[in-house]
Order: sequence, then C-alpha cells, then structure tokens
Amino acid sequence: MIQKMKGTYDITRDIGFYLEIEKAIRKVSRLYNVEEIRTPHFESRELFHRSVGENSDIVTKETYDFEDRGGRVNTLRPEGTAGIVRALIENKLYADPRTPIKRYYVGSMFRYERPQKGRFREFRQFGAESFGSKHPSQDAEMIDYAMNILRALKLKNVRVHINSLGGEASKKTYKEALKAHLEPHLDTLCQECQTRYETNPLRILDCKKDKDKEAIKTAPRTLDYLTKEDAAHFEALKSYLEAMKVDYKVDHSLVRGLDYYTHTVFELQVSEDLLGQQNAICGGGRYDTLVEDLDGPPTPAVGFAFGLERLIVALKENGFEPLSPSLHTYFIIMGDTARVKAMSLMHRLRTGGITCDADFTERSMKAQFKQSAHQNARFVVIIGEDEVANGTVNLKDQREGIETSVPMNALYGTLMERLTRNTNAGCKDCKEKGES
RNA sequence: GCGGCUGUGGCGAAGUGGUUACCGCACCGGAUUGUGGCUCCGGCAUUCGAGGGUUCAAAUCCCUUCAGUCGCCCCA
Repeated sequence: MIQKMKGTYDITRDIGFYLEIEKAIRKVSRLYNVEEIRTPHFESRELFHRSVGENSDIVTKETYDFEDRGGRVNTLRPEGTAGIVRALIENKLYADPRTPIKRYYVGSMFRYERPQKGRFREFRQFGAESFGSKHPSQDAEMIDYAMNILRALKLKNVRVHINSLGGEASKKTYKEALKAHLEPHLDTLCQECQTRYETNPLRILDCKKDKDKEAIKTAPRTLDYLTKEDAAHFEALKSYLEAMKVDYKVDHSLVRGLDYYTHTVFELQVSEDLLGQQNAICGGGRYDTLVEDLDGPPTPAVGFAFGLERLIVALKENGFEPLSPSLHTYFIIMGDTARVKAMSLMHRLRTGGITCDADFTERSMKAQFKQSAHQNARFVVIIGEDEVANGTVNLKDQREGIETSVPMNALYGTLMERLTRNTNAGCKDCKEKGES
C-alpha cells in the first residue's frame, strides 16, 4: 500500500474545523479591510535565502529544495511572507493608491522537520501583512486583528507576548553589547550557541538549553538599547494595545527565528499543557527593510502568521465543535420505477434549494431508515410501487415521528412550508441563510 | 539530526512459539414479505505495518525497513 509522505496528513473528519476557521478569517479580515492574496507554493530558492536569512534554521536545514527539468532551483515555501513580498514588488502592488496594502493568505507551507504534536512537514498557515506604514498603530492593529480571529473562534486563554528589537541602529548597538556580555562566558554555552555567537547572537537569548544559565539571565535587554525613537515606537504600541483592551506581556526573551524582523515582534501563546513547546499559535512582527532587501522600494511592513494545526489542537481542547452538515430530506426508495420518480423529485427539490440524498445501493428498507438517521435527515420521503401508482409519496418528519401522504406535485411546497415554519427549531442551514 | 513508546478487521482491543486469530462497536442480511433507534439470530481478517531469517510449527523469537506518536532542537 502506498502511504502518505512522512509529516503530511489527509484532512478528512476535521474538514469542519478548516471550514470554520476559514469562515472566521474571511469575516474578520473584512472587518479590517484586508483582502486575500494567493501566491505560488514554490518560489526560487534564492528568495528564501535572502528573506528568511542564510543562517536561520529554516534555510539551513528545513527547506524542500528541488531542481526542475529546466535546471531552475525551486523551494517549497517554508513561510508566507517572502512570497507575498515578492508578489508585492513584481506586481507593483505598492503603487496601489489604497495604502497601506493589507493582504491575508491561507495555505500550505513546507518544512523538512521531524513531525510531532502541532508540527508537520506540510502544514497550513493563515497570515496577514501590511505594507506601507511604519506607524506603531499599524503594529497594534495587526495584533488586535490576530486576536479578533481567535475571538471569532471563541478561543480563550491566549497570551500576547511582545518585545522590540528596534531598527537597524538599535539592533547593531544591542548586538555589540550582547556579544561583549557573552564573550567571557562563551565556554559555558551550548555548542550551537557558540556558533550562533558569530552568525546570529540574538537567537542565543531564546535557546532553551542555555535558558537558565547565568550568562543569559544577566544578559542585556533589547529594550534598554533602543534609540529614543525606537523606544517611543514601542511605548506607543503599548498604549494603542491598551486602548483596544488587548492584554499583553512584555517578553524580553522573545526575539524570533527569522532574520528580517525589526522593531516589534510578538507571539500569541496558549498554555503549554495544550501544545508543549509548540504553544505559539501565532507569531509575527515588523520587517521594515525586507521589501528593500528584495529589491523593492523602501517599504515598512508588519505581519503575522497562524499555524492552523496548532490552532485546531487548541480549539479542540476548548471544546469547539464545527457545525455538522444536516440534510433536509432523505429518500427511501423501493423498486426501479420508484427510483425513476425519486430521481425526478430530488432534482426538483434541489433546484428549489432543498438538500436531499437517497440510497444508491438497493439496501433493505430497514437499512435505508438507518442511513437516514446517520445522515441526520429532518424528513424522510418514502417512495415505492404503491406511491408511484397513486402519484403520492409518504413524508415522514423524523423529529415528530408523524407520517403523511403528500401528492408528488405538492412535495416541494409542503417541504418548503415546513422547513421555514419554525426556523429557530429548524435546520442550521436555514438559520445561516437568515444571518447573511 | 537524536531519544522513548507503538503498529492485529472500518474503529477499539485480547492473544508472548502449537491446530479454523477472543471480544466489543460499526457495517450487511434476517426475525418484522414497506418504516430507523430496542431485542434476538446469522454474516463480516486464509491473516497480524512491510520484507527477510530461525523453527516440524511464528501475530508471538531474531534482523532489516516503513509508518505513527511523544519528547529534544527549532518553529506556526
């Protein structure tokens, strides 16, 4: 038997979760005036090397690279931002008069990692980006937007962690201060951190291995090295968050693994007993130089990304139940001539917006009734030789248990009348129709 | 990349060398010749993740491999 590739999965029973999440995404994104964008699942390898960072874990050991028949070097996208930025530049979206340019995306990302709880090789992210504003209110709006997605899904107990790395100047002086501080303690750090000391010293801060070591505990904090302007940006962000009643926690160890972040970085975390070390369901931040680094015009930007698998684990723990599809009518068919009539009637009902299904396997009547129950059908329509002869069908209300004989040509009208009579007691589909 | 645990029908789950692989749920058929949910009866894996080996005999022992899961690293 051919099996799915390691770290991938088929969405079968959980499809309802994805549909509900996508629905919430569309609804909330509209409120923030954010449009969808869809970009390719693979890009040139160079794009990710230049954006995510040559020394990031993602690029050094996690990308799916392949050479195509034309000799081009492709990479399956490991994250969403790089492709969006490329599309922004290539399509000159920055020239759109409606600025900032705000776009969201939902789709698969790929990283070659050992799968575990909340982590897959093909996984799905929902993310959003805003291009063209360097104002802290834009950072705040993005955080509020992300939190509102969770509110729409009724997810509780989410903590917002924020920190600031500052702009280029702040980052540089901080990096020097950090290196100066760490130098005498270098030999106490883990092997990997000793390499990071040269390649990416910031990341030493959130190393789990060295977390409790003296050198890390006493390390300087990014916030203490911000320029006056950068510090003001962070303070303003906090006041906007407070204005929107977004609770946050300043987290000095939050530096994040992608090289392109500047100023604000943030994560939305659920408690560790749900997802262990994978408890960040959303991560994001500002990246003011990335567009320029990728040969676009200087454009400040801020964005975030959700891991949908992790979000679903959290939703399940919160008792979230996607709506299960319900069926208006199930046809129970006895005999070939009845089947012809039934097909005709179902076509008529469906044309008028009534959902129906029937048995297509010539099962016993008993089995067909069982099936109607499995399908959660509100009504059962019974049609056999007698009914065909009389031009009627038997209509049974499965909730009330009442069965009546209805002329075939009156079936649609009768069903419509009964389905819309008491919608609050009735089917979910009708309720939804009423809402929109 | 490293470590722990696991892999028996659609699902859950017994079985640790001996004959046709317990059982439960689900499913199908019948009792009830056209009315679900309850009850009763019957059916439903030549095969135990895959491949190889040991043995008179393997789901059970050995080797290899694949996959799942949890953790480390890191990340969404």
